[in-house]
Amino acid sequence: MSSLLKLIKKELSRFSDTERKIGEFILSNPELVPSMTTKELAKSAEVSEASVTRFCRSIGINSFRLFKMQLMKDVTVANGDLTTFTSLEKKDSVYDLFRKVTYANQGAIVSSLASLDRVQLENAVEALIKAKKVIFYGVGGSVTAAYDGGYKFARIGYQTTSSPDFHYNITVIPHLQKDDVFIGISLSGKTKNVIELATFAKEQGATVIAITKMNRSPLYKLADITLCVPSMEEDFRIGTITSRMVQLNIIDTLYLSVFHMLGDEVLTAFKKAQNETMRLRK
Amino acid sequence: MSSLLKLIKKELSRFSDTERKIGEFILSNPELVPSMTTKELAKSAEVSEASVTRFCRSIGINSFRLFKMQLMKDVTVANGDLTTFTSLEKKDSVYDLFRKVTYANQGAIVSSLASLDRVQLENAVEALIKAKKVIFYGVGGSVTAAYDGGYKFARIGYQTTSSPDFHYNITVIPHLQKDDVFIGISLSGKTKNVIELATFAKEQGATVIAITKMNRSPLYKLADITLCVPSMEEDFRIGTITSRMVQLNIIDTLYLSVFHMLGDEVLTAFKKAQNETMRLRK
DNA sequence: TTATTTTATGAAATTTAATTTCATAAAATA
DNA sequence: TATTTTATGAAATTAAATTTCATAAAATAA
Repeated sequence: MSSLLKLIKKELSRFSDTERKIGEFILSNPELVPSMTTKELAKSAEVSEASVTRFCRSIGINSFRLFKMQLMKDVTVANGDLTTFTSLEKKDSVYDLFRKVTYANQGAIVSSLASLDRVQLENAVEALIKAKKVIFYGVGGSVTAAYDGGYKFARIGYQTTSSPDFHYNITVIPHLQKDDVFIGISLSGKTKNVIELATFAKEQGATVIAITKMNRSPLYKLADITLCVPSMEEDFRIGTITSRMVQLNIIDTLYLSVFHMLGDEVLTAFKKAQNETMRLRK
Repeated sequence: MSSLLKLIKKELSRFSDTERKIGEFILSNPELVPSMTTKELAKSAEVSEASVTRFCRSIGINSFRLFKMQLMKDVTVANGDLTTFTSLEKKDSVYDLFRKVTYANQGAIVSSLASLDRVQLENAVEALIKAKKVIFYGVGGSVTAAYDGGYKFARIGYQTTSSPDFHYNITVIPHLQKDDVFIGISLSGKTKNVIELATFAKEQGATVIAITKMNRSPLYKLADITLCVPSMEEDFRIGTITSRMVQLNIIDTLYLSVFHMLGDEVLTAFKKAQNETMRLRK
C-alpha cells in the first residue's frame, strides 16, 4: 500500500466524522481519486467541498491538487515494481534494508514537493537575503539539519551558529538584529527548547522560520514563516530517519536559492575556497 | 526516456514554431512541468496560454491536466535512469530551484542503489556489530554525515565520536581496540586529514570503513571495507549537495541494519528514551 | 500579381475548479 | 451556566484551464 494511504489509515482514528468520511472513501477508491474534482469527491463522500480542501491540509498536504499528484505518484510507484515498500520484516537481509531505506528516503524527499508552500518558501529566501546573522537550532535528530545549515550558510558569508546547546544560544540571541533570522527545526513543533528560543529570538525582532510538520503546533503558530515537512511515519524507526532527509532537502533549497540570488559576489569567494581545498589536498 | 517525452521529441519536426517552443521547454524540464500551470508554462516557453492547451491536443491528449498526469506518471516510473540531469538556470525562480534540488536529491539517492556493493555493505554491518567504539570522521561537507552517524549509533548504545577536530581524534584513536571501527567519510577519497586518521586507526588494529566515490583514491585503497557513493556532479553547486544525501542514506542503512540485528535489547532502551522525550515535551 | 481562403496565434471572455470567508451549530472549557 | 473554541457547509472569491474571437501571416486560387 502506498505511503499516503498508509498515513490516512493511521490517522483515521484522529479524524473528525467528516474527515473520516473522506478518508474512507479515498482508502476504498484510491485509483479513482486522482482524476476527481473537489466537487465529485465531496459528493461521493457526502461532505462539502470545503471539507475536501481542508482534509488535504489536515494530513499535511498543501492543496487538493498536490494531494492528487502525490496519490497518483504513490499508486504508480507501488505498481511499478521498484521496491514495493512494506515496513521492515524480521527476515530482511541487510541489502533488503538498504533498498527499503533508500526507497523510503527517496519517497520522503519527493513528498516534500506537496507539503512545502511556495509563498512561504519565497518569503524565507527573502528573509535570508536581508539577514546578516542566522541561527539554526534543533535538538536531537534535528541537530544534523541545523548543523548542515550553519555550515552551508557560513560558506556563503553569513554569520551562523548552529549549536544544540540551549544556554549557548541564550547568550547569542540577544545579539540578533532586526532583519536577522532564527531557524527553528523540530519535526513535531512541540519541542520545548526550540519554542523557547524561537520566542526569545522573536522578542529581539528577528524573523523566525520554522521547519516543522503541518499541524497547529506551538512552533507553527509562533513562526513568521513556516516551511512544512510532510508527515509520514511508516515504520517508527524509518520515520525518524526520513524526516531528517526532508529537513536537509529544505535547507539545501534555501542555501541554493540564496546562493543563486546573491550570484557573482559569493561565487568568487566560493571558488577561492574551492581552490584552496584543492591545494591542501596535494 | 519516458514514452511521452519520446513522442514529443519525435514530433518536434512536425510542430509549428510555437509548439516547438513548448515541446523544447518540456523536454529540457520534464520534472518541472507536472506542477506547473498553463500560465507558468506559457510564460516559460514564451507563448500564450491558449497555445499550451492546444499543444496538448496536438499531441493527442485531451487536456492540459491529463497531460500533466501522464507526464508525471512517466517521469516517476522512468526514474531509474537519471542521466538527464538538471542544471540551474539564471532565470529559475525559487520554486524552480526547489523542484530541481528535490529532483536531484531524489535521483542521487536512488542511484546509490547502483553504486553500493552488497558484500561490502554486509561486511560493514558485521564489523559494526562486533565493535564497541565507533569513530565517524569527515571534514567540510562530510561533517554532517559524520555527526549524524555519531548521533544515531550513540542512540543504540555505542561509544561514538564524530568530531571534525583532527587533534581531538588523534587523542581518541589510540583507545580503539581490535574490533572497533573507524568510518572515514570523504567524497573524493583524497582528503589528507581523513587519510591520516584512517591510517592511524588501522595501525591500532581497528577496522576502517570508507564512504567515498568509487575511484582508486588513497582512502579507497587503504580501507578494509568501502561503501561507494555514485559520482555525479552536473552542476557544481548541486553536486556537493547531493553527495551529502547519499552519504546519509548509507549511514541510515548501517544504523537501521545494526538496530535490526541487535533487536530487542536495543529496542527497550530506545523506547525508554522515546517515552522520556514525550514526557519532557509536556 | 492580386484576391481569397486557410491557418496559427494571442488577447479577452467564459467556464470550470479550488479555496477562502463567513455564519452557525456543536463541543469543549471556564 | 456562560463563554470560548472548533468543525462545518453555503456562498463568495480566486485561480486555472479552455474557448471564442479578432488578426496577421501563409497558402492557394484566380
